[in-house]
Amino acid sequence: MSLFNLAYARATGGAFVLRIEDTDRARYVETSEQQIYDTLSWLGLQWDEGPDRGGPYAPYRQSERLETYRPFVERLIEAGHAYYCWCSTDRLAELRAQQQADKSAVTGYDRLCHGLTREQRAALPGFSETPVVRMLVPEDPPLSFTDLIRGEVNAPRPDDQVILKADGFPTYHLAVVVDDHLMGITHVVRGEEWISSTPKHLLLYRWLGWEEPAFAHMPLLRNTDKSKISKRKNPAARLTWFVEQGYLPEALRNFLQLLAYPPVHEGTDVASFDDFVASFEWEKVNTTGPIFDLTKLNSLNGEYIRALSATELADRVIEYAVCEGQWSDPSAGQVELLRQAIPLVQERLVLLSEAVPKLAYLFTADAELTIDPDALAKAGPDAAAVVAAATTALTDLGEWNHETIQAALRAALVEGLGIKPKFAFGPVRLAVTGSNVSPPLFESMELLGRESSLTRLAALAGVLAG
RNA sequence: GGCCCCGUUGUGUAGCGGCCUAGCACGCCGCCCUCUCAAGGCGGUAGCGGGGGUUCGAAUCCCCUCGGGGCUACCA
Repeated sequence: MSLFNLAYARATGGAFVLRIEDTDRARYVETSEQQIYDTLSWLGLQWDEGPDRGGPYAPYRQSERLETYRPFVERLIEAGHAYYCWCSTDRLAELRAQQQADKSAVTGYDRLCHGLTREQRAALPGFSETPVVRMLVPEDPPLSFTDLIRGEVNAPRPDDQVILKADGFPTYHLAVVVDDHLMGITHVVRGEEWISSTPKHLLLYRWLGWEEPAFAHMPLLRNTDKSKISKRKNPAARLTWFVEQGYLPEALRNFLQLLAYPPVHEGTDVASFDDFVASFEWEKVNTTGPIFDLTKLNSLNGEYIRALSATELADRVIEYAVCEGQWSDPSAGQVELLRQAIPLVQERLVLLSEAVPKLAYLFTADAELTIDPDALAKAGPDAAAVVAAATTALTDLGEWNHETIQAALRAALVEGLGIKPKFAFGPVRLAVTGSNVSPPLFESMELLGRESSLTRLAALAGVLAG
């Protein structure tokens, strides 16, 4: 949502305003505001105005704007567009249960309190001391509006919606209309679930005599079973999950964009934020709720990783590995080794989290290197001979780099022993990396050095002999 | 239950009455390249929810139906 909001703001030179809508003290969670800042920042979506940055219409937290809403409530009551309601929550619950049991087509508040004074109402059952304020929805409220994404949209007729709660807080409906007007909001970008509430907002704009903003209702993300995205069914609904997994923010941003917008360029799904902004049109935004499927994100993440410079990738990997507790207190030497080894894995990564494990053999002491038992079992009958020949060839080798290593091993194994390249280097790989699948072998040996490489070959020779 | 929104391959989409024997991306399968794994190259698999219309012609327009989703709170 924010992504599209920001894209439009950038495309038209507008401002992206972050407002905290914390009018429900029952659901208030202290840490969630910080979480919003963190995830938005991580994604690179910088807001122009907000509680932490300030702006011309501060404060940006609705809980700090209670005084702002009150006069408008008074105004609506005086104009006869709103009224006090003393019905207890118990009575309302009963009413709802009754309507449901009757399978009644009419739902919503029955206007018991409308037109009554406090005294008159107190005489009736289901009375509550502190009243709320409700909208008096007319017979013919505006039920359709033009949506930037969907065109003409119809919405259900609202019931007498509460706009001011018993605790003095406004509901979302009142707060959003008042704030949007006062803050000069021109475009309201929100989820599809708000379509049915829009008539309430339209009514408030009309009553208050304000010009209504443009609305854009985005499709809702869905779980694999097509239900509305939830944290329980989909860990990815929590944005920090992506950080933990080792996704790149730019890849996630690209992916999110793709979920609700066609590819910007022909033949590829990759598009920068700037390209997105340049092509932005509301009519192109999708109306169907996409299923949140990670396969495309994984491929995008790989593409973005490959597009990074080796230096940049190394920085990201190190930051990830240290922050996520994958790599505790690396020495300067280890960091340097990792930087040199990054090119070996760059095109093999889908996630940042894979780098350190893939290169673990470079950071393991020779004596601690474990040989994968499955790989060892498949080593084949020539393994001992290969290791012996490789050892001889490398012991006498002059300059030690991946090219000379490769040349020497080819001469000794492929030509010397007559083994096909495909199989010749297997035992060497097993000795050096402990596995039959690894980053490039010769480059690894170069980084490891002659001594370590020979020690590992000797160790495998021992295993094979024993 | 009522009201509203939506419906193209496994997933994300293009398509706006003939250019569609439905294109692209990812996935999947196969081949090539290759020191393994990747990356890269080449090829393949699979879709207009269903039924009626309108029309010379429909994925595209209309109706019905089915399916999915949302709302129906002193939650947002």
